[in-house]
Amino acid sequence: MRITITDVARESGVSASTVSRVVHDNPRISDETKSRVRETMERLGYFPNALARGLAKSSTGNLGLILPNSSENLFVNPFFIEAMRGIGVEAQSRGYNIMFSFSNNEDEEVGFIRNYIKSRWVDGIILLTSRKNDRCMAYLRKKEFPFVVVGRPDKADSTLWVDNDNFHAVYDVVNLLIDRGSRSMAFVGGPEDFSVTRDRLSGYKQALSIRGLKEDSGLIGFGPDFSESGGKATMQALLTERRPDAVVTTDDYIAFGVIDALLEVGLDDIAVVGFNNTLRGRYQTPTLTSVDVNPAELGAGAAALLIDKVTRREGASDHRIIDTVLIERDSTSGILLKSGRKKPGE
Amino acid sequence: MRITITDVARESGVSASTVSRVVHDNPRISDETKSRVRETMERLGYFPNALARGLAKSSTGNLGLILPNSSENLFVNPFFIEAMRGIGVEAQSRGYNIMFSFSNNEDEEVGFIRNYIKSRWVDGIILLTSRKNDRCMAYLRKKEFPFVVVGRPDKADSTLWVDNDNFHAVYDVVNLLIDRGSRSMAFVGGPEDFSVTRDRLSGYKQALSIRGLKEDSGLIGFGPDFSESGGKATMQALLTERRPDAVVTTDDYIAFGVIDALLEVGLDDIAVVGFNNTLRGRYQTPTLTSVDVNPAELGAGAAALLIDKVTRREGASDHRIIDTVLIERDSTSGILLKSGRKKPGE
DNA sequence: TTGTAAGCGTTATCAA
DNA sequence: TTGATAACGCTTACAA
Repeated sequence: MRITITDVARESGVSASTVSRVVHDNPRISDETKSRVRETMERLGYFPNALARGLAKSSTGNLGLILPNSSENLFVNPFFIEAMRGIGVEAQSRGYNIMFSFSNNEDEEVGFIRNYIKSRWVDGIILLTSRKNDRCMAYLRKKEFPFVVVGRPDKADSTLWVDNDNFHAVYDVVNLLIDRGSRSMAFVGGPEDFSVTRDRLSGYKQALSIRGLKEDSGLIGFGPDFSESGGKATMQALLTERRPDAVVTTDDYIAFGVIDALLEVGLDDIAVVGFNNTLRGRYQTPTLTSVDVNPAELGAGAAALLIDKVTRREGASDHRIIDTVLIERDSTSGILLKSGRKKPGE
Repeated sequence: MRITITDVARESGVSASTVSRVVHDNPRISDETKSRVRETMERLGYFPNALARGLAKSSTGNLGLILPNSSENLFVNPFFIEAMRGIGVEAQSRGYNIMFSFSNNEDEEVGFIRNYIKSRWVDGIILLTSRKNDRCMAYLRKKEFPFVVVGRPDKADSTLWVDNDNFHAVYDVVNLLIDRGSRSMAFVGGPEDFSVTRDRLSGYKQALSIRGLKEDSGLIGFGPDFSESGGKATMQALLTERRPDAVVTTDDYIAFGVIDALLEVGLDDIAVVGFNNTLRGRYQTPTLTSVDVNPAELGAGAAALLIDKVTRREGASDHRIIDTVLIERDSTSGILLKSGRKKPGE
């Protein structure tokens, strides 16, 4: 038989409400009673039933995690498991559970969200990608249900979000490449309607301008997605008109495609930079210089923000910026070599 | 205001219990009533409260997933995210939710399990690794709580499990290498007390014996873990006594270490085989031949078995074997080249 | 400082 | 075929 609050109450000669108050450490219960009740709880091995509690308080202590449509790329990318870990660890440390679901498309995502909300399983929802005109966000806003998104939303009013400073990350990369001798740098991004693409493009443009280099739209390209093939095609198109000495991309997979395109026309001394510090970038030849976006911190930040919100913490802020780290590897050593400097190690 | 079952009852002129029966499609409710109630539910946007339902039925429709102590290796390994996806998709398709937690050590794992069980959040638990004398399993058995483990448990009595046929997988690998000309094949495994290590070792021995090759304990080594450094050290020790022409390992990371050790002494034509088909193996040089253990299927199988169990399905079996796939790449082309055959592509 | 009692939204048992 | 009614286990006014 399971031990309920009533058992504890009877056994320690108080009412169920008193036991409930002891469990919540209500200050209006005498220390004497508290210790007596606690002793009984201990002895009986009492543990509150989360469902009953949730029903009574209409809040569960669970958060729902929506993983995006599983284009293969995503699961090959350590970003997601790392972000999940960050979310999980933060949630656990604050007594929250995480429920997750994998979806194949936006419809399914909305379906899961709907289900989470209406069945009352969760107190809040974490979205792991920020798209433009995201139907998930639209739905959540309509329902006025607490949620947080990883990636800056296009319409940020009162929306919780966590992101890197993408502008600055690229700004720094571009400056570094200029320091290393680049004079004709290309930018190959993912789809232009992702805020992450636009933010990174701004960093690129701003840095060029500050350093007195002319912006050249012929050196700027956007792929149809974040894939290798997309990156390759975009680079090939770009190469028909220009010969850059460096390429900044917005994703390692795009960078892999870019490198492919470069090698195919015999260009093996162009600096290339990716994003997300993928495992493949670490081991393929040449190893790829990449910006680590710190996915675990992004996840943890998202969970923290959302929990603050659903617990109505005072002074809870509405967003958080996570630092990036530039990891230099061989793919940016080409220019270095030409300018006579030492090739950096890993 | 939330719509409850009572609202629907009042609105359609029946009792709450009738509505409940309609929701569960109870055959003893007239079609006429059913359609009328359904219409009201639709109109009002009724959705059952999962907490209330769980409380009344004492079952939740949730499963708990325990991710093992996060030695870095694990998250670099696509195994886990793929297994999670398999679990998630299977669970979703059967109306179950998954809660997960990340733990740093066995104590924490047991703590999470305890919490899941006692708080009654979940109906069953999925363990993502099978260790010998696992305290999680011991605890779950003691509590008689439904669970399934990915990996064959050492004590299988009435325990649900899903695994590959590790014996056969290695048996096939060894046969292939012998066909390709190997006459002195080493085995480098992880810790010997993992059933996966022992099963794979048996496959190795059996295949050698069938093909008339002598088993040589000097060619067999076990690392302290599943890491690259462990694999390297083990191989180095082995190399002081023997010069194999092929090495079968039980993990890609072990294989990476083995290759390192081989290259350091100038051996670049030894065939090496790994397990888990990691991304790194696909892109490093040389690309690594590896056995894909099909983690998504392992996960899906685990979820299916557990759900069958908690729903008391008739004829539910207690284990499931998932096929492996051998993926040949460059690391097994050395012997091939020597024997004059064509080097296989990716 | 503590107890009583109503309520959270379902399901299940027993009657009708 | 349907309805009352009592659980399920906890929280929270409101009283005392």
